[in-house]
Amino acid sequence: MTTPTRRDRRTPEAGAIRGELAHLAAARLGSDFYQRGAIDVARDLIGCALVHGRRAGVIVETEAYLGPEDLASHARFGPTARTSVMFGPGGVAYVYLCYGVHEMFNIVTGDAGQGEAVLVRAIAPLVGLPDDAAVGRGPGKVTAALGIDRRHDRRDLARGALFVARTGDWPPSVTSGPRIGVAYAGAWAARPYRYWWRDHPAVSRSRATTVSTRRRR
DNA sequence: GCGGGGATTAACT
DNA sequence: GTTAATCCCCGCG
Repeated sequence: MTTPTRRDRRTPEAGAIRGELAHLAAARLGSDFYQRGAIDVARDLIGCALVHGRRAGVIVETEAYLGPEDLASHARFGPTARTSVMFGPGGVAYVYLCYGVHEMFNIVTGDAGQGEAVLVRAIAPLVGLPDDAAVGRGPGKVTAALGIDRRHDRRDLARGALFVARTGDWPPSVTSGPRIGVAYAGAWAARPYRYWWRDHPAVSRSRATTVSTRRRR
């Protein structure tokens, strides 16, 4: 997207976008929303808007990661230089680089010391994004579409340009199933901690039973 | 320091 | 179905 000129700001489209962004800013979620268990937060985030600056998408897919006992979670090693943010209070971003290529956006949840977080796996375009479900389909696509990267790690979602807001949208049905790409986690891989807006075209994978196809070595 | 591997994606065969 | 890309985390010595 190019920077709007002064003339563009006066078009009806630009006015509608500004109005939508103002509405989202007024509906920003506060810290209380995040200071609950990751499972509840992951489910309730479906249908909310993830906003960064002038771009926003409706969250349609998430995954909950529990504390150190969860063998699929980065918290499984306890607090480290990278993951200490997960052990702080809920409501801040945890952003890390995956496979040396993709930025992953997570929201820390719960109280300090718990180590829980929620990964945002897919968004549907809402403001400032091409009207194409593929732009936010997958966790690496979410951050690329919204311009989120590791500079946003540890950012407080209760203030600033990066936040989550309630919307008028409500998913007709939220479904759960096993998390994606965590086959290394043994029995924890089978737990139904992935949540998605059922039948939504922006969800990264549609089948409830899909598990990683990564080959064993 | 070293070595193994990963909460992915796109482009192959 | 398979594989490369690409960086840095983490455990261990």
